[in-house]
Amino acid sequence: MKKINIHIADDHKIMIDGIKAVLKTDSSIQVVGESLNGIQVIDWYKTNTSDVLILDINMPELDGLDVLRGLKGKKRSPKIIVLSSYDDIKLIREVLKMGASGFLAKNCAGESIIEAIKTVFSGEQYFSESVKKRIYSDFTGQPSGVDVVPEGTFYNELTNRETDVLRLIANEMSSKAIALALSISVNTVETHRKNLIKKLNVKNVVGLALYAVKHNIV
Amino acid sequence: MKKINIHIADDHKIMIDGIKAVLKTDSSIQVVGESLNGIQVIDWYKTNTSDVLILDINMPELDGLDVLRGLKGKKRSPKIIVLSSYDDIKLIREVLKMGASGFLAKNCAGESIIEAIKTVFSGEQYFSESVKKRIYSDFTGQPSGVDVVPEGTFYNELTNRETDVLRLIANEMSSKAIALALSISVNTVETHRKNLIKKLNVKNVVGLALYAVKHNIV
DNA sequence: TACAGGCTAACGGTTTTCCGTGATATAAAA
DNA sequence: TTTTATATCACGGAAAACCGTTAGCCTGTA
Repeated sequence: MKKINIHIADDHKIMIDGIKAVLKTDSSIQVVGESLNGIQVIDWYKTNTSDVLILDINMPELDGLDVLRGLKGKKRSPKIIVLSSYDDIKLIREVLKMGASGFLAKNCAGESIIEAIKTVFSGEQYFSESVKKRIYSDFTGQPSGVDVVPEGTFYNELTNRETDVLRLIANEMSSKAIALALSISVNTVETHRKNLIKKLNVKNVVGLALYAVKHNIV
Repeated sequence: MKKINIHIADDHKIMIDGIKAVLKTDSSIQVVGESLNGIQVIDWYKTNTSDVLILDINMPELDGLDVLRGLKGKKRSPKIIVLSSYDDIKLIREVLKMGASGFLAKNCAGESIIEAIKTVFSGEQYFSESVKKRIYSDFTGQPSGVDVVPEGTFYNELTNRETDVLRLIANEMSSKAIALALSISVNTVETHRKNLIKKLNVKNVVGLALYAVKHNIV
């Protein structure tokens, strides 16, 4: 029988090794690739492919959202299971919209990752327990489907790119360093920075950093 | 042969399961307990014991540092290996001072955790590669062995005035504004700022702001 | 198709931060 | 009493942040 091929992306090597060890217990699954940041993932899928991608959201360079964007629409693109420390409802909605098939909060059990892989491989969606609860309570709590948070205090207010830049700023990186990391011009980074300061109505980088902390963008 | 007993503490269940899976590959090690936050760890050690404790620093309720403090000096206390996303030199020094025997950055490989367990169990200290580098570069950076940061104990290292300045910085104020607020010279504020950056081992104001948030100075 | 939103980029100029280095005064501790 | 810690201030130069403004390109949608 053909095995299910997996690629794992997480910035913590020890996490990757842990997941690999868990997956080794199931003979129908094999890990064929791994990445420590978003750039590596995108690169890998240029010349390789897998059935399923386990994708951490918080990664340096390019994060999970960037990767989703990068892989979206590509032919022979893998089913994607998003891994995240935070099971924010807006984040969940966002990644599903961007083509993810599953969402695992990191507080889920190890075996559930095997379950998740098999489920999304078969074409269905998979959510870990706490994520399911979030979705249900969001559903019952806001029956109209109208956003309670009008101006998307988290994922709507800022564009994806702005969030990228903000995260790196909150990582103590200078504009120059950010430009290098994202492979864009310093001018562009500064533009994003200016827009962020204006949008979030803060005075300087410190305000940006505080916002980032408050909204778990760090 | 007697096996080495391990307790694992991490707020991410999936991380615990991953580590467990890795450790299962070595027959001389067995996991006898696990915790999802600091309170559970402390509770567990009231009625149980293990040879080694794998301790994540970032946990809700009580974090790793609190646990170290709580277990310190207890008889039959385990050897402790600290797991952390950040390999900050001050944090490393701090946890060692508080009785930890090893320090693993989460970017280390999975097998190194087995190596770490055996090493600390035998009574020696263990550090993952990136941590070793940090320690060496810190050492060579200050050749005399004299601390540039005198008794910077990570928590109470700031003087009153420095705390004042830090608070205002974290309030998005510029040096000029701070000077006005405190009725001192801009030069003085800048000196404090420099000392803060050096003391707290951060790169820039952003680092200062994050520190301020983390320690409720804001 | 036209329009809006998002990403990219540039330029010139001002302000602020960052860094090293050195110095003085005072009060507490060894 | 000598040492140490704290708080104060100064200068000069490099780097980075901040500000306003403009503009081309692409994509999704009305």
